[in-house]
Amino acid sequence: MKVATWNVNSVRTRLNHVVNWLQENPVDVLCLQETKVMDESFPQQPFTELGYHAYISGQKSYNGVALLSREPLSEVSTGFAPLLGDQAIDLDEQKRVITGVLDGVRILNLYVPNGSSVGSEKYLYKLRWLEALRNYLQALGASSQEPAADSTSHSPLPTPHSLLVCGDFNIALEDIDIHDPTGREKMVMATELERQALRSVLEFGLADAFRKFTPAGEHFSWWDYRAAAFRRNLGWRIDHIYLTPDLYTRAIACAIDAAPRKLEQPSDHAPVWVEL
DNA sequence: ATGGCCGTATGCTACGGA
Repeated sequence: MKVATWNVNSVRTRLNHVVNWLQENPVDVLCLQETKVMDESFPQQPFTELGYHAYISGQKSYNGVALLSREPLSEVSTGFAPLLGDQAIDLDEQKRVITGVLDGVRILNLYVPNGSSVGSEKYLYKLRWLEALRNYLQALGASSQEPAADSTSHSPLPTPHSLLVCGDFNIALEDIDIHDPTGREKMVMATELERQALRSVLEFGLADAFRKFTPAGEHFSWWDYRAAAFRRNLGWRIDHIYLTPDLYTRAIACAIDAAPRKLEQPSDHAPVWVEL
């Protein structure tokens, strides 16, 4: 199974890039972020013609996530509310969460808030959103079936299993995920509070698929449009794919495809894919 | 250099992004 994640920065503006990429990279599931389009205006047909089912959760102008899948997904839901109820109902006004199940693997596609600037209202919103994500994963683990008991292992913890969590996290978890981490304590996407919030989410038993294969730095998934950042490789690795232990063991490859970033009018993010 | 560049809205400027 091959799954990819890509912040496309408007699915309508990037439609040809996404269609062409899918033709060259016929992944089983493509997780999109920042679709920036209401559901009734989502360009379904080009993906249907490619053989993909589209599951979408969008809004006007901002945010928006989608799952494109070759096979139908089961148990599709959007937002935190299906598991958290009223606790996080206001966080669902921004469309940032969609999930579905394929071949026993739950795929959770996230667009984590950017946070604007350190200490701002949006920064606090980001931290609160990550706390809700932690609660969401806890609820997901508690509601999932325990694996069949055998003589060699027994897990009393409500750890979610066969879970793939991917998307634009808007957080560089390690200094090597930033081209220049100097002064990172003051930079949104790199502060200790954001990293702690993400680590707290990962404590449920999620590991970075990319780092299984690539321990070195200088590999990025986002480059600022300004200052010729891509040409100079002044990037950040903020688009991640996290796996529960069973899937982490299964993973045979994970990479960032920088090719679409070189095209005319590109998204500022590159797709990241994993093969299980 | 507290900016640069890009997409959206019913636009001629503001905002959100990261």
